[in-house]
Amino acid sequence: MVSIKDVARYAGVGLGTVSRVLNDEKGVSEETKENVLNAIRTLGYKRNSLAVSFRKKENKIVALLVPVINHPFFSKIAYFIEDELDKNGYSLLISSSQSRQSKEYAMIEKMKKKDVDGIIFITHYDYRDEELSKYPVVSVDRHFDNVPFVTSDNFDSSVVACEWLVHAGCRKIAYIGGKTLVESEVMERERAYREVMRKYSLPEIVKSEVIKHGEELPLVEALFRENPGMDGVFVSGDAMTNLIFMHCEENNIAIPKDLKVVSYDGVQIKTGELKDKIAYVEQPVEQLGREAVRVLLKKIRGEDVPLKTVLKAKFVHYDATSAAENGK
Amino acid sequence: MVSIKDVARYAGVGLGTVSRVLNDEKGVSEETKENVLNAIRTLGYKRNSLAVSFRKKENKIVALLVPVINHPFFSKIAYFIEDELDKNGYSLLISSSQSRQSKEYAMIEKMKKKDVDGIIFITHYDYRDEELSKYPVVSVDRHFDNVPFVTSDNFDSSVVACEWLVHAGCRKIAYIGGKTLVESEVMERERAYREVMRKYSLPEIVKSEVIKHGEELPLVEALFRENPGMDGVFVSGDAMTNLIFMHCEENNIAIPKDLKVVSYDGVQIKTGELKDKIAYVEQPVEQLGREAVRVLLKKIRGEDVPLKTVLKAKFVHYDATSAAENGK
DNA sequence: CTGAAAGCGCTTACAG
DNA sequence: CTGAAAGCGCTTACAG
Repeated sequence: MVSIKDVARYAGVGLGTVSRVLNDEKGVSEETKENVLNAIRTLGYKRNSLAVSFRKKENKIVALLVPVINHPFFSKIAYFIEDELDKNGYSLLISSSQSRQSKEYAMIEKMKKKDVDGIIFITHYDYRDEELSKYPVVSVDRHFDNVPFVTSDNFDSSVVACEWLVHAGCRKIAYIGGKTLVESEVMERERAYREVMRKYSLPEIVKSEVIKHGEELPLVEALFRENPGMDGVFVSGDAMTNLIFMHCEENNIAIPKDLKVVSYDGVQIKTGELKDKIAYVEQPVEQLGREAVRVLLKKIRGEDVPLKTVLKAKFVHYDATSAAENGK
Repeated sequence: MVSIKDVARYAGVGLGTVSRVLNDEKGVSEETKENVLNAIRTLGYKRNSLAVSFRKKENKIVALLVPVINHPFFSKIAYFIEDELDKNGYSLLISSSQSRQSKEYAMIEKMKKKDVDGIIFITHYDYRDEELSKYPVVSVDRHFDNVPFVTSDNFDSSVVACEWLVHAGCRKIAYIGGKTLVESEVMERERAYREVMRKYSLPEIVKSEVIKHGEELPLVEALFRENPGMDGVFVSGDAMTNLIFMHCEENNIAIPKDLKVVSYDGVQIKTGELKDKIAYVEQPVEQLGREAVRVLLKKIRGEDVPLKTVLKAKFVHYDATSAAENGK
């Protein structure tokens, strides 16, 4: 393999000069630069990035920590995160931590050792680590340990969604969603739900537990079993929404006639066949992903970043008035 | 940061000895080993993997190249690939190449430069590269350039699926699926379809074009527009199947009464609400992923690997007899 | 079984 | 603007 040494010899310059050209540093005369570039070309020199990483203590790799990559929201945001990183010369390492909790901790160790330059968390990370915020980490939709995070306006959007259910004529509205172990922006959805129910003096029916992705079914079944006559439901997450669709099909519950559904996510829903029959809060997934990357890269460069970045979500719904009529 | 040097000094041994202990090489007396281990512990030494990668020219990173990660089949197989790699001490880099074709080529360059130790392809890779098979690469469901690949038995399973449609009473059966640019095992599905149609003297209706993921809709619409009276369809890929469901809903085509659907993939279908109304070939996704990793790691270690690894797919269907009755 | 030394391919002060 | 040299933290023959 041809190294920087060979290039220097061929061009008749010092090692440092070649390095400077390679790194596009200023302070190299146009002439020698051309000379070096020419040597690089004729010799077919390829920079050894392993050596560069070693010296610079940076890998140009960012890790994404999700519970499971095999999930519509996570894989979609992963797509945009990777794209944004790629544009900035970084690669994306993905780790699904649900299979083994220790993977989160292991990844943090890797970051501290500079094996990865930074981490984007979309997990229920639960290790207390006061100094974590000093490292290049950013979190999506959850906040912990003073780590900067980006999120959609969970509370406000949820209020809109729940009010819509009320105006559509629902009187027995439930909330269902997975619970996170740490303070999470996702919990704002439940808080908004409760607030709206209280405002309209409607009963608060909450089905919310700490569960793993892929294990939502029992919760959904319990919801229906325990709440006959339920006419509206605010669902946190598409995975659960799809299970609700299944349940309704099997039990001849007509959507939206018997039950009105509002889903928070709208990632998978869009291509589903019930698209005109449910309403949903659509997360700005692409923006969330790209913004998370931007914040992280800033932190990697040592720049200041805001603790909280909030992006607007969009409420998508069918005609509430006719829905109310149908519902009666 | 405490280095191997500090450990050596503290333990009163040479650098090489510490290195040998770290790498668990034999030829170190139990006594000095304990001594070194103790020094490592008290000094809190952490191995600098960037330095190790640099010296050994291996990164313990494998790249996965998919068209888009945001797709049920790809993200599911990615999950298992990551899990299997993790078990073997490797991390997973994911790159969605559909956003920019050059990303595939760039990743191959990275592999050749040892930035990643190997690549798993699940793409329509189309760069001719005769010597690619000399590198640690493996492909899933596509074969090219003598690169080893793992796949499910596309042809046999598709024959079973198509015959089932015939026995269920369908007489105007179509095939629809994306076309790949290179020889792909996926194309075997179409070949099997054609063979079965010929066997039963049924018309061959094929809707197959080179399209991007996410752009399947026009193809689906054309299929229905051009083939009124179609009573059966063999679909390659769940993304398209879901679009067919949508179309049927919107146009009041009852599944399976008016149209019988068999989908090849069965990844997303399982949780859908039509689960008892369509049949599908279920790919052994987990095994495909894990096997791809095993083959790749063997190649990385320089061992011989088979060019082709075939795994059995499963045909899942409802009662074809009653289906035939309903269909008439 | 173990130590001293060379070297991997870069970057980075330091002089000039 | 540019070169010579030191050094990053390891691994790997080479001696012994």
